[in-house]
Amino acid sequence: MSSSVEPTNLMEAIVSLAKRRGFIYSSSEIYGGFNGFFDYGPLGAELKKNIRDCWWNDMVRRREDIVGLESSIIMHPKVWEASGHVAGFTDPLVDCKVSKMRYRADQLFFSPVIVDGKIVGYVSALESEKTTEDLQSAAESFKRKKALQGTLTPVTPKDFTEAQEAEIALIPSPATGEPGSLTAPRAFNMMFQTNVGAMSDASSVAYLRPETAQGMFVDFKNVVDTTRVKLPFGIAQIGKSFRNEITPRNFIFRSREFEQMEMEYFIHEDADWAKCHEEWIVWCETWLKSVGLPDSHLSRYTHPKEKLAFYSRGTVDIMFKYPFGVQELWGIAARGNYDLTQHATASGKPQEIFDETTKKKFVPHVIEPAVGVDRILLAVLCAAYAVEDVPDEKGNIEQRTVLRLSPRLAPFKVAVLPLIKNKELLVGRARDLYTKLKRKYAVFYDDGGAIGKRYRRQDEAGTPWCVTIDFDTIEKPGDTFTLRERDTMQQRRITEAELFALLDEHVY
RNA sequence: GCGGCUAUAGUUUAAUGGUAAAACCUCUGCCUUCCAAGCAGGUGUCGUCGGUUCGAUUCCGACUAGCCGCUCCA
Repeated sequence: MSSSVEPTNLMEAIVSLAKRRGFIYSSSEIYGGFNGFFDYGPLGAELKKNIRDCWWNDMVRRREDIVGLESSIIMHPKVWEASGHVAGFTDPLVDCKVSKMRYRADQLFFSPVIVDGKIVGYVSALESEKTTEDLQSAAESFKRKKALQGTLTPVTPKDFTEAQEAEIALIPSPATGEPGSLTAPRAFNMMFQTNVGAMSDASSVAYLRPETAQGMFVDFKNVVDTTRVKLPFGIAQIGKSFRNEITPRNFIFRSREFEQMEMEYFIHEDADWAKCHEEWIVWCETWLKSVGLPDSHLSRYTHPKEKLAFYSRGTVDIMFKYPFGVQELWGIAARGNYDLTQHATASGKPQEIFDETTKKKFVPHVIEPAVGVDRILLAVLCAAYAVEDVPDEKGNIEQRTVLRLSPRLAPFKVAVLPLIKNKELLVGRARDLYTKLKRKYAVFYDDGGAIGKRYRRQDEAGTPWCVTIDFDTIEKPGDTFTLRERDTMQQRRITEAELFALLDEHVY
């Protein structure tokens, strides 16, 4: 039924629809746009709000063990020193001037080639399961090529961030195999800086938060002391974060200003963190399916142990199959007690909980599910977008573009349409119904053009239902309307009470 | 940031060294008894800045933005 669309064309079609129907515009468009920033139009704002509301309701309001928080975007600069972002939120990058390839310095390995105890040259290799073997065989062929005699010392892999200045000129580029083309690693901190107060000097530097998580850690004691929470419990937050990405890419997938939904779930230091971690992964997967992402597009990626940050015990990403590839959607990290410990040390304020049974104090450990609102929104749009071949009354095939958004997320839940607009009674009843529905739901009223055109317009906006006030409504007993379903295009008659019941069931 | 390609109406695309065209969308009016009907109208600083030229949307350069790759991640 759905016609197959090429991935890049599919992405272009979605971007085009998003613009045309008022979901997403590029930021500052009249000034030529601004790379990495986007605006959400009337429909996009509704869709995004619905994603936030669904998450907040399911994560906070419908649970007994999680409370909400809204911390400030600009926090004390010491927060980011303690969290490690000032020193560590960087990507050391190395360029090969000849091949124009770019490498992350910590993923590029090298070793001196030592023959009879003397360094005779260098070899390099990219990170893989067999980096050491690659380096070893490179060293052996190096020795062979130079026709050197003597004993080859086994290679000692070091990553490029450890390379001495003198060594950099001697290390061959993995692309060319020749030395002399690699640059020294350049650090690039992804935090946006600003100045607070009237003076703009070093003492006034502050950062736009690169993640919302630190707000939960910094306010941990406040929440514990003021809200009677007991372990295990979580603190959740939705808010904007900012990262000065080198290359924003793939529409809203990677942007410089984005919105996160994060939750820090604090558990006893002796609790079974692995079990808790798995439970949260399952929770997140279930949630994604509940907002309409198909199982077939979801997968898991478990970060290999050796690539984990030193404080992390395990990280699993829930991946989504976007048109441009399988990419990260939701990261669920077991962070141990690293963050609270860091803030306790940096602030001098203990971040501990008292265990009534053991009579001992301890720093709780944490499981962190972190997801981007914009990424969910993009995934939802991609999953919902479909172009169908539909026969018209003469049997000719024409195309119908439809967004199969879940009723929970759809910007408008229902459109109210008088069958024709030059009959006072139809319009009057339609306006009356519209006014009633509007008190509780996002509803759209449309009386322009032929009825079929209005149905299709709503299909593109993702509205799950249309109700049409027709002549049966005003002439026959029962006060019923035509209910037209977006996905099946089927129609049935429905009363006002039944319509409210239908919405109440599907929109929550 | 580096390399390649690109930029014309809200969208998708034409044409042209002499101030631009179509379809769809949108808006107004008429009409319309269930799947993008019809009729009549309305809506456009060729991404920005500079250069060549009598004259640039067209040729050249820079900038900005987009796509693809390197890279990154919520």
